[in-house]
Amino acid sequence: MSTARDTYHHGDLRTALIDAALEMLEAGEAFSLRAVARRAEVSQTAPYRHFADREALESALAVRGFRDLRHDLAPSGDLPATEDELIEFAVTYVRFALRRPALFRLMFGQECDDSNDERVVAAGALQGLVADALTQIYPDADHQTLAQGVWALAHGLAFLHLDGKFSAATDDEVAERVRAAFFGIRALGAATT
Amino acid sequence: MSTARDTYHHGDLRTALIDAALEMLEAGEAFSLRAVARRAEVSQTAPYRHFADREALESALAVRGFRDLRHDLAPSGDLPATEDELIEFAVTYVRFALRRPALFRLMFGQECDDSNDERVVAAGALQGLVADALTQIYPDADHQTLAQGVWALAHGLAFLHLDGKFSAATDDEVAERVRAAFFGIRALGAATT
DNA sequence: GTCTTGATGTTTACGTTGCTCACATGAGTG
DNA sequence: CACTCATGTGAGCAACGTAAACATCAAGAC
Repeated sequence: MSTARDTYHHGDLRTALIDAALEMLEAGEAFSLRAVARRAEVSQTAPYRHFADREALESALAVRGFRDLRHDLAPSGDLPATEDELIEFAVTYVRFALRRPALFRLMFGQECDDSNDERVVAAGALQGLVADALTQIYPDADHQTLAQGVWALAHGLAFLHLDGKFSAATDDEVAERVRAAFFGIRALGAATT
Repeated sequence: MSTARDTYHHGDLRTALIDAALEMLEAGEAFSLRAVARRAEVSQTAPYRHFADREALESALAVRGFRDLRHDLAPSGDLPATEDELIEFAVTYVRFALRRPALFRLMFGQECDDSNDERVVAAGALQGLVADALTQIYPDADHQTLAQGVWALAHGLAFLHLDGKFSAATDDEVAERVRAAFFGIRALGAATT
């Protein structure tokens, strides 16, 4: 495939830049606007026609990340219907973080510009997904609160795994740890009731 | 207080640099090695006598952060003894993140160099603290797993609050949300038993 | 068809950054 | 006193984010 271009204008530089940045990110390279431009074979200032600044590009990447994560979590739009499936939901969440660490960090590990509508919407969609799932599973519970708790637990597990605070392990071991954390906290309730 | 210096040598530049960097961080300014040096009123290359590179300074800041957090959590070394106190533990954790967001992000939001012993030790001490607390409260449970779960929940709540995923609110509202998340997940267990 | 215009890409340039290397200083040790 | 080594300085390099002025070209107006 030739990414070279024979016309003065690129055609779809915006997505080309996002793709390039994403590739670099996933390859573990530190990504810079200039490097992204180089990879897309345009001048170093061309990106500024499509992104106000570095942060705008990062937001675009984050939006992609939120969509990808959402797709991972609910491939065909169907939500978890049982508690077990909910836990697998969380496992998928953590796996996403470990499979695409740089992207995950970019999505969450930075101060985000709340002014970016697309980004806020994409992030909100995620939370909505969890809330919807919980509505299905626990129709009586306070979904909002529960959704936050479940999301937070998954999120924390993801980050702590990412940071290597838990001894990094195989995919299966990670999944097991997520399940154990869930059941552990749940068991607290069972024990004290 | 005069930060100026009348001798060629500084005296304790290392801590002066850490202090300067921390001040800038907490003030919300983007911090650079050069700016830190400027603030400490030394040449821009002086920091390299004390820190191999930028990451080394950041690790030193992180270590400070871990210690401060630990001090917040267990001021006089005493651990939470009841479940309620454990939850206040988590509240304190989240509050720390919100009170010192830049530092918290630096501690967790970046790829860390595991080679930095001091940093690894300081982070490990935190996990140990949680594990010890749980040993006291739930002598029969699997502390390791539970500690991970509790820490992850607190950590996730902290980060999601930081990222504004939950509508930012007053200190008290934050505390209430943390409690609610805890009880919510715990109630899951009570309900299904 | 030609003209104009606005979106998109290029060139050049400025200030900042992380970092290296050669050199200066001076406190502590023999 | 002289030495030395940890610590501070200065100049300099390559890369970065970003701005301003200019080039190209597709699309609509005449």
